[in-house]
Amino acid sequence: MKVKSTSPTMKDVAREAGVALGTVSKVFNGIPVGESYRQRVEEAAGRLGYQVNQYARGLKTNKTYTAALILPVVEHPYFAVLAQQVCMALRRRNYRMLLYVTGSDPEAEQQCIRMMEQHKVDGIIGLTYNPGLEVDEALPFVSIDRYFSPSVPCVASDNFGGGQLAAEKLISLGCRRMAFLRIGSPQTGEVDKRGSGFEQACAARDIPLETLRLDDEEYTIEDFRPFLLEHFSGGKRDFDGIFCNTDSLACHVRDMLAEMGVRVPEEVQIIGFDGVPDYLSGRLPCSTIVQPVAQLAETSVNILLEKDRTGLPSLLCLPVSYAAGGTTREGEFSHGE
Amino acid sequence: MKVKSTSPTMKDVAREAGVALGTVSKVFNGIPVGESYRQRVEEAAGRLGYQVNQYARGLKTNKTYTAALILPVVEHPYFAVLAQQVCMALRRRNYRMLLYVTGSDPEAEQQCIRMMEQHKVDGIIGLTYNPGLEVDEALPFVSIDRYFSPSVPCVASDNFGGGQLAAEKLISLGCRRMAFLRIGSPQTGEVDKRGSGFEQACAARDIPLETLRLDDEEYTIEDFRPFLLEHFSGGKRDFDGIFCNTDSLACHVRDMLAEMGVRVPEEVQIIGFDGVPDYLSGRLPCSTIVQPVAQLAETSVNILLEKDRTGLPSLLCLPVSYAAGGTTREGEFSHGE
DNA sequence: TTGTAAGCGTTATCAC
DNA sequence: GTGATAACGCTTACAA
Repeated sequence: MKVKSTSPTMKDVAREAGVALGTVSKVFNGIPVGESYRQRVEEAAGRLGYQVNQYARGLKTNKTYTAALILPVVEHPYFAVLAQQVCMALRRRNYRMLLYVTGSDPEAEQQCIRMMEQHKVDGIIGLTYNPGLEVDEALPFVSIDRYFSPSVPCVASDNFGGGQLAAEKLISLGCRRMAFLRIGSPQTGEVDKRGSGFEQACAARDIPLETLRLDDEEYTIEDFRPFLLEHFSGGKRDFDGIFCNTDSLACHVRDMLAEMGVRVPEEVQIIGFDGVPDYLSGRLPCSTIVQPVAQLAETSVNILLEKDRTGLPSLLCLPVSYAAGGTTREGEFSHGE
Repeated sequence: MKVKSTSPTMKDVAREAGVALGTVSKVFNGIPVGESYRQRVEEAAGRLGYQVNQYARGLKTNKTYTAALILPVVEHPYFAVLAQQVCMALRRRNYRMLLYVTGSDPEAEQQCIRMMEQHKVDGIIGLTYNPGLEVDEALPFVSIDRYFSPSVPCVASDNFGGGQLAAEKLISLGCRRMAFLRIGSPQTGEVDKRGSGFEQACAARDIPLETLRLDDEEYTIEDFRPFLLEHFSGGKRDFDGIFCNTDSLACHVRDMLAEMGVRVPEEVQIIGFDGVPDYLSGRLPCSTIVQPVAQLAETSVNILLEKDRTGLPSLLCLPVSYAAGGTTREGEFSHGE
């Protein structure tokens, strides 16, 4: 005779309460049932320490109340806060979050998706780089920062607007000779619009602009050094305003310039993109266009969980804002020129 | 007549392949089966795009290949890298990770556990603060940084040793008047041993030591300011070595001292604890005792997934190391005194 | 209203 | 080696 070491089931509760199995189920699903029955069931359940087996329930209902979040990495502050916000947004809707970290590996991304399909998650929020990602049409998917096709909703920051905003800011801070620096995935995504917006705004104001775009598969941040040397060595100051496509790049550029004896923000002002404050100090790493991460998360979750999946937007851009963080000359313009 | 919009099942594959249901199951479980059968099954599965329903499988096998990670927050760099490392360690073992962020709320923590139990995760790794946390004895649980009882394994950094190491470092760097600053949960946990280790080492070397411990429920980092003012105002330099229980605190102390005109590391050297480099710059925020986060994660996962749960350690401490990060005077000792 | 029974997609135990 | 068949814990018609 085996001792039943497994947790109590509805059957146990039914026996303990002296009612039918179906009645127990009804109690736990809020389906009306005689008050005396309800009492007995609840008491029995309490006595046994019964908890619904969501796993079994899911098998029947085809709902697991679980969503997956696929991220290239979670150590990066932007992704860390994104993960946390998504987690919280999901929990508000009574969902659990399965987190996957792919290292931007297209193979891993696809594998992930397969696993999620097998685990019957109710939906996937993905920040992925695999251009040919295959995902079951029936499984709700929302993409962050990468547009796939009209049928898969993409939510992103207003990257284009952010680029424009950066240009306007730099211009209003007195910059007249611009550079745009970009490093990132060779895969072109929503985030590339940052550069487009910046270019557009510079062109509109007749501001000269030089641009350098590097793929992070071939190059590292160090590879910007020759460019900077070319334009800043020997007292040269070819640019007085630089827009970088991420805060990370902005910080490194600032440091490289400092090494070369260029003073930031006195001689050159720099704006980055992301706007996630350093968690330890609470300070922004640099002047920046800040992404509305919480809204990004909330919106993604809303779209993911939307029941009516017919009229979903194919691209939804959320407004960004500007924040000074030490690499621009706020309030000192008058000293400047 | 309803169209079957749901994904294909084993039954479908069996029909398509013209074999029995059991045979299909065997193929997908690597149980020997006639070669011709295997072929037909695999072809049929491919044709139908069949994928195992892990959810149904779990119901039967009582294994979900899912583990939960419970964290107070994931925005903090230390937790972010911990989450990522756990995620990766889990994946190496073919497990998925359910992430929960509790905001250190004891209520939320307990709720989490309940949900995880209902979702039939195979185990939980928890970094929690609720002292009376209840978790099903049958569900593997490993605690990080908090000791519960001999029956629940706790993995942590060697906090005591780290405290000692900090003291030794500061002493060897010339410090002779120490302070220990600590802010954190009123709940005492493994991390409090950092202070004990530091105290022990100072006492052993007859180094005078002053201590200030603040609960983060009542106080903020700002509340260290009066203490610092008392000891550093008006040219006073009561301490020349400060150990802080986190890097975050160390950074803030450094900044507050700077505001007061105290030069770090020239006049005062500071060591923190955690050692997670800033992701954007790759630099350590300060000189620090670095926790072996990857090993912490790997070890936790190993213990969690250990089949033989009889001889598990009740506390497992992993070695820490020291790393200079700008708030100490490495290699300049000779100039110092 | 309450109880009964047929699945949900698997796995596992048997006879064949 | 293969193929019915009975679970796993739950939901949900449907019958009582």
